[in-house]
Amino acid sequence: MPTRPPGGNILTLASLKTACSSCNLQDLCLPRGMSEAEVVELERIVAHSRPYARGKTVFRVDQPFRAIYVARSGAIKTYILGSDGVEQIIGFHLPGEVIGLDGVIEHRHQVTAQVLEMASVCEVPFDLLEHAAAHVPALQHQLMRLMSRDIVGKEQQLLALGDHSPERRLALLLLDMSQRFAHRGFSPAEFNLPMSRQDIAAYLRLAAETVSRAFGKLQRDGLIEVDGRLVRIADHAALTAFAGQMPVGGNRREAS
Amino acid sequence: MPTRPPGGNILTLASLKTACSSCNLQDLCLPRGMSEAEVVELERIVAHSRPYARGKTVFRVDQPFRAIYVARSGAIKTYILGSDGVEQIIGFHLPGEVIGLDGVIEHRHQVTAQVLEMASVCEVPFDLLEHAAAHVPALQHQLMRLMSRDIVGKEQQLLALGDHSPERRLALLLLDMSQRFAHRGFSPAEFNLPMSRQDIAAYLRLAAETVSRAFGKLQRDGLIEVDGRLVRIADHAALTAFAGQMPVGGNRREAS
DNA sequence: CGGAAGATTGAGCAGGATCAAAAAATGTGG
DNA sequence: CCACATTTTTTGATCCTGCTCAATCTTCCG
Repeated sequence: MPTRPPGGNILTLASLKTACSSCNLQDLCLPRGMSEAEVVELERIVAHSRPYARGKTVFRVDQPFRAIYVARSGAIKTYILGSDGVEQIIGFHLPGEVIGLDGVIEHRHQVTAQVLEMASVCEVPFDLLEHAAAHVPALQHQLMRLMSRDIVGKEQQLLALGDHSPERRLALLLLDMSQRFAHRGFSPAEFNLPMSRQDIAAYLRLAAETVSRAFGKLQRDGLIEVDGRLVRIADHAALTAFAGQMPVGGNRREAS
Repeated sequence: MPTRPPGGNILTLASLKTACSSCNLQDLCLPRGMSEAEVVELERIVAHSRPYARGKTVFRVDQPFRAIYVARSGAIKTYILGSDGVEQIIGFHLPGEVIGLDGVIEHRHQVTAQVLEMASVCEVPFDLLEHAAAHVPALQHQLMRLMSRDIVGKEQQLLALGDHSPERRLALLLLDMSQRFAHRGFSPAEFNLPMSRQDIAAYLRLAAETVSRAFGKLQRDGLIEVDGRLVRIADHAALTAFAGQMPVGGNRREAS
């Protein structure tokens, strides 16, 4: 876990000016496909915040929408309170992932974004971004790709919730995290989950007890090994098969 | 399966040329905010298909993504098959609503779009649309709004699935349909559902029997009146309250 | 070291799924 | 236009899974 240095702000203003052009998340984030000159132009409208501590909120539901945010490090969750006051988690967000795109339509944030693990974020004012996109085709295109990815992610989540069975839902989440860690250069086989069991429960729409039991079941079956938030995927192929989808590279056809 | 009329296309090319500029769905659809000249430019890239019969598919999951589609009349459902082979409905789409935006990221359709009620659709090749958007700011903006709306819709659906209770889920669906019919100039109090009970079940992730019972419950409580697919919302305020959200105009604050 | 929050484990219950059958709606051909 | 076949919807009975309540154990922080 991140132990905070006692001296207040960790980064100086100078070091905050981490440029997009030197960011290792370029291919996941907005600059993808842009020329170096265009990235420099993008940098001018991106603000880098100092790190947010665990539990801090980046923005809250119903607040006016002015900017989108990209996690640069750490992890963030987005949630809405259900009518019963229970937190319903919409998504977990890792570095390079854009959050807040749902605010465009109503000019208001539709979710609350809260930090799970000490996170630094980039803030991109949306009006400036749109203006820039209007004369940088690569940026316009990437923005649409990111929104499309957001839609697909939520469709997958809807699919996972329909396919009930707590173990299967958990398996899908773990495989999703595994893949996302892999895309960021981390091990897909062993990683630390950034969220608590209760967060997982709120995400999978299950009781926390059920999530705990589901972890137990997957471990007992030799699919994973768990130690607190540390997860090791013991048998990736078996876990994938269990989750109900073919292994990577497999086909998923259906009758015409 | 769809029986094609023996005489070839129903509509002549001339009648197919229903222009965006004379379409009464303008404010919901792509042209919103565009000048008349810009709409004319948009029209050039929009193709109007002849009506699709009930049961026909507009596009299928995994097919290459080339265009987005807008329902002009009728109703369409989008779905994915779950790992157990059960149809999981992602959305119901009324005239003016854009479908297929989830295909941008992978260049492949992520869902199958099937016609519920005889529908005519506009087909908009996405590469041409993107190109047009690059020099028509209003179009670029509207495209982002539509994608954002898509995201918000799915977030609402995720929220509804978390807030279980079959009756509440059904109430939320009925209120959603009511509002969407109202936006299109139809009565928000009385309307014909375009989908079957099984479709509703697949959308709400419930068994068809449970949906049937939920209709019975809402009717017995005097919130709605049902006759087959015809639904009358007898007590809108009470139904809204029951669904767990404040009546229209109410506040939805929470502690800071 | 101690308090509080988080996680696990167990026991009992309830709500929605499933199975089964009847009733109603839809469509088809004579 | 009606009779029949098929599908859809409704209703009833039973079962099972995940929720709830409760207690213990662990981890995290001051």
